[in-house]
Amino acid sequence: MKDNEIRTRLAPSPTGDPHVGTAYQALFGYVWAKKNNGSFILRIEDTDRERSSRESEKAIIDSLKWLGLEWDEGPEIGGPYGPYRQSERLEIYHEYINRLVAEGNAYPCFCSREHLADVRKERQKAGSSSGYDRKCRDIPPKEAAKRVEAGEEFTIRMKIPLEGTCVFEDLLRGKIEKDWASIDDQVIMKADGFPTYHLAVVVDDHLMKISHIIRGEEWINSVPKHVLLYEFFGWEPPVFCHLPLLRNTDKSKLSKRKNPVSINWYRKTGILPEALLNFVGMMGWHLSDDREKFSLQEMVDNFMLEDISLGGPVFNVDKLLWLNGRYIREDFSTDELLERLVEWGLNREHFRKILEICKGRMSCLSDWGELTGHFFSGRISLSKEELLLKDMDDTETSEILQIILWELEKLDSFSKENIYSLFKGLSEKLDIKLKYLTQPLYIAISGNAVSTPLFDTMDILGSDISRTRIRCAIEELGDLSKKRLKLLEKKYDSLFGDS
RNA sequence: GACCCCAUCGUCUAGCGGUUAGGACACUGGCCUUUCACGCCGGCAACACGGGUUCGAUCCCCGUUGGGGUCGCCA
Repeated sequence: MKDNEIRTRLAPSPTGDPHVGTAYQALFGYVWAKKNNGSFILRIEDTDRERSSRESEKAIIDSLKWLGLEWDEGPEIGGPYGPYRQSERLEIYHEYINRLVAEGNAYPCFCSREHLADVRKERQKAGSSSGYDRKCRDIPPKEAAKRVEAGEEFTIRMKIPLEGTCVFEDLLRGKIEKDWASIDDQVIMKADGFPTYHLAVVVDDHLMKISHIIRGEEWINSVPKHVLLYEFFGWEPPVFCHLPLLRNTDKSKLSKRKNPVSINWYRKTGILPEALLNFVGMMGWHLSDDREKFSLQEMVDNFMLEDISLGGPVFNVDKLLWLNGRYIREDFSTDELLERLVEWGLNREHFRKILEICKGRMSCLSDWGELTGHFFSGRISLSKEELLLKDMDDTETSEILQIILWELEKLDSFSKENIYSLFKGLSEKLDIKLKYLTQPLYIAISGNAVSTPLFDTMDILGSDISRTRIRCAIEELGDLSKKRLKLLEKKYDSLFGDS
């Protein structure tokens, strides 16, 4: 490998559904690497033991493959700088953490979470932008070592300079300055021995010879910490390039509460991977002529990182649909499209699952059409009247649906059984008979009060489509006001606890 | 609240000191057509504001405003 090879990476943390923001960063990283005959690396950042899961990792890998973004090095396929899963690199991190401590650039912190929470609250109230009082920073190393030896629980924090300014360069924005005083002594190793993002990302990006860090804007504020680590280690930092954040219609950071954000949702509603890639590619970037439809290869050929525009683009599903339609109309013969359609949902396995729950409701084969329409459509038409819960008005129904939505979001596996017990629990807590509680759901999910069994249907449709349909139903009933939503959230938290 | 980032039609964007400020989505008028859709032709619609710099500012600088992000033993 050449020393000046362009190497980019995608570093998702496997803590949920594959996100379109991940696809966005993946695309730009991929395209930049390929444009320069470089390498694109996939690294799994699973240092959060609580939330990371192999299922999520699989889902992310699967959706990236579906999109057609191939990586040169990564878990499974390996590469010269592996392993490519951070949970398998613990010894490496410890080596570097020890070095930082030995050289006086990091120190053990014995503060309890409670103490930290209190301090943070106090300082925040006092208008400070940092939240830690550096209580353990000046414990003599010998004493600290003793306490560690004695088995006291500790984390490791890095020593941020007390004064001065950190200046660094962002490829798109130029010089960015930030006072060290506004930055906390960041924890770099947690009590469970796992590194935090900040340490792991710096060590890995260096060891994996990453030349350009292409990631979301939400990381800008932590660059100084990273820059400092590079300095501590005596390493040359890579080029930083922070992409603008994809937005909801209200301009806030794209979130699943307000928008479908799962790549799988787009896949299941029948968006073609080339269209999704193309669409995401025009968020902040464009071909030099007016063409809006372009292939991955065309993007690779013409891409320049510095051409990215910085306004946070709104992810506009309408335009995506238009683009997708162009692909369908312009790029496929009827036979080719049939291929895609079968692959998407007209295959035997899928049909069979549906037939299983329809069989009992069929008196002739042609009932199939009416009975299963909701499995093959994106948006379904709803009638507001039918949507209402027994003895409730639209706002009340809306609130119940919202609670259901929040509960569904917490579900880690969207299976029939889980959905059933979720509703059973809700029915008890809300004191609404299960059959009344589920009734509006039949309308929301299948568009009809007479339909396939709810929990099976949701299971087959999957979490993304199901949740979107419920969200649509809430919309149909008239969105809840901000005030009501807040009140409801409070009530919900007290009723169901947070998390 | 503190800090950081950003700012052209409702939305995605072109523009990089002199333009009737261009294209696309959405909306809309018409044509095509057995309907619808597609397609084609047209319309509506933007430089956030205030100061500089300049012969001249959408463009450069400063401020204001607005929006967003970050302030975790999450990434």
